[in-house]
Parts: sequence; structure tokens; C-alpha cells
Amino acid sequence: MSAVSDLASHTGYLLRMVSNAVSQRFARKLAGEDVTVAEWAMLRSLYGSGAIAPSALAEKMGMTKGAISKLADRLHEKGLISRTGNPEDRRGHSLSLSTAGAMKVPLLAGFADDNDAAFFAVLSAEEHERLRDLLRTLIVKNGLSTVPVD
Amino acid sequence: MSAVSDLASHTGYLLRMVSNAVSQRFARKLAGEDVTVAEWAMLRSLYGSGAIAPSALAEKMGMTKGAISKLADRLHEKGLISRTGNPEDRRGHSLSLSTAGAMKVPLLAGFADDNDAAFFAVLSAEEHERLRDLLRTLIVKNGLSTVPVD
DNA sequence: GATGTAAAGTTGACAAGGAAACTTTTCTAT
DNA sequence: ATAGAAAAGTTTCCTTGTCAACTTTACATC
Repeated sequence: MSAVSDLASHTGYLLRMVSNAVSQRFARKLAGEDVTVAEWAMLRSLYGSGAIAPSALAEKMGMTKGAISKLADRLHEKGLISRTGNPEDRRGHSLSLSTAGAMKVPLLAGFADDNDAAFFAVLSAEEHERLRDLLRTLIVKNGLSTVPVD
Repeated sequence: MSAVSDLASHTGYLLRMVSNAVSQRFARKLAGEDVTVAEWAMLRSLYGSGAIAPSALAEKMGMTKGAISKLADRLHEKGLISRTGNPEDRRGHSLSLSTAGAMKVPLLAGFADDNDAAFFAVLSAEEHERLRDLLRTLIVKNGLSTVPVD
């Protein structure tokens, strides 16, 4: 066998392809709600964490501070999150869901459930859970997120 | 249990997080070669397919025609692929690796191997293969690529 | 053979995220 | 006290990719 045939099995390549497809389909489902996939991810994280500093959120979500900053801007603009100054350290502040944001999460979570169900329906329940487990393992053991898994 | 606790297990969310991390690390490894992750993916696809029309490549790679068009521009600019006109149908043309491009693939494949090995080292060989299988299944059964799996 | 439709590519506008430079505020040593 | 280092966020620049509009060429049907 040639060195080339091994090209076929790069996991990163497969991962990128599947992830893109899932996000893309989800984006279409979210379009009517005026929320993007990235925005949903942040709302979702905030729902689980309560008030949190942008830097901590970046750690948790596996993104850079810069990306979080811009994302928070957009969500603040849309009135879905609020920013609260910290009197003890004026460098920072904290982010949390606004009332409107909190009300919207369950609806969006429903869309996410639907999307997951549709895309992963081709796997058995066991396979689906196995996939989640493997992904969680990769996240934890590669230090992609500070929180256990979320 | 609340409806909220289920937020924790959206597979699309985990997938996005892992995929971003893998691509990002790979991008850093490729930086010195003046090739991006997307460019590598295209070179890799061309290596396996021989001359192919942009639209067919889009199907195969799970990307839009527009993305392929721009990607091909960049790779052509870098001299890694060549464009060949089709006399029978002047709307289209075909893409293939240039000599320089073909020579570069094995080197890049080595980087990809290294990257895979480093990132997925936290899984056992069985787990890693299982993950690949699950991803291939998702690709095939969701019609993400025209080719069997590649 | 003219007209309408489909197909192949390209392009422009926009969203997304990383990297690095920069500002402001806080902490640490001396 | 004060200089220097570190930390928190923001902003700029750059790359990538989608979507939709558009151009060109081919095909079909009448």
C-alpha cells in the first residue's frame, strides 16, 4: 500500500466535515430567530453558568477573548445578555443572560434538540451516546474547556 | 430534572468545539508551509481524485461552489494546482494537482498524521477507530459527500 | 431556430474567529 | 512610593466560508 492511501483516514478531516454540516443545518433552523450558531453557543453557556467574566467564558467555550468580546457585543445589541460592572476590579465586568435571553433559551434548545435528532438519527442510541462520550473525553483530556464538560 | 439540564449534551455543540480545536492546532503546524487547513483539504481531495470539475469537488468536499472557487484561486496562485479548460463544454474546466502540488502532499500528509496522533493520543486505538467509524457513518448516511467516504 | 430553463463558475456582501497590538487597571517587588 | 509585570477587554487586520446575484454556455421544447 502506498503512503497515500492513508490519506483516507485523517480523523481531523472527517471531524471538520461533519461539524461543518451540523452547524450549517442548525444555522438554517435558527435563521428565523435572528440568532446565529455562535450566539446560541454563548447563550447556552451563560444559561449554565450564571454571571461570568468574559475571560472565564472564553476558557469555558474554548474561544479567544477577542471572539467572546465581539460575540458579547452582538448579543448585547440584540438585548439578549447584560453586562454588569465590577466595582472591585474596574478592568473587568461580568456577562449574564437578560430576561429576554433567558426566555429565549428553551426555545432555542428545542431547535438544537431537533437538529441533533435529525442529524444523528442515522446512529443508534448507543452509538450516539458513544460519540458524545468520545467527544467529551477529547475535550477534557486535551484541556479544551475548563469546566468538566458542560 | 429541569428542561435545562439537557442542554449539556448537544452533540453538535461538542462536535463544534472539538473540530475547531483540531483545525486550529493543525493550522499552526501548517503555518510554516504556507498552506492553510482548507488548502490542505483540497490538495488531499485532488490527490485522491485526479482531474475533477470544481462543482464535483464541492460535492465531494461538502462545500459550496463559491468556497471552492476561491480556494482554487489561492492554490492556483501558489502554483499547487492547475486548471484545464474543457473544449466540449466551455462553461466548465477541471482542477488537478500541479507537479509542485503533488510533491507537497506527502509532506503535508505527514503533518496531518502528526496532528492526528497528538490530538487523539488521549484515546485508545480502539476508541480512535470507533470515532472514525462513527464519523464516516454520519458522512455517508447523511449524504455529506458523494464519494463513499474518502 | 427561438425562447426558456438549467448548469458551471465567479463575485460581492456579510458573519465568524484567530493573532497580535493596545489601553486601562491591578498587583508585586523593591 | 514607584517601576515593572501581569491581567482584562477591546480593536484591527486577516483568512475563511456561506448566500445570493450574476454571467456565460449548453440543452430542451415548441
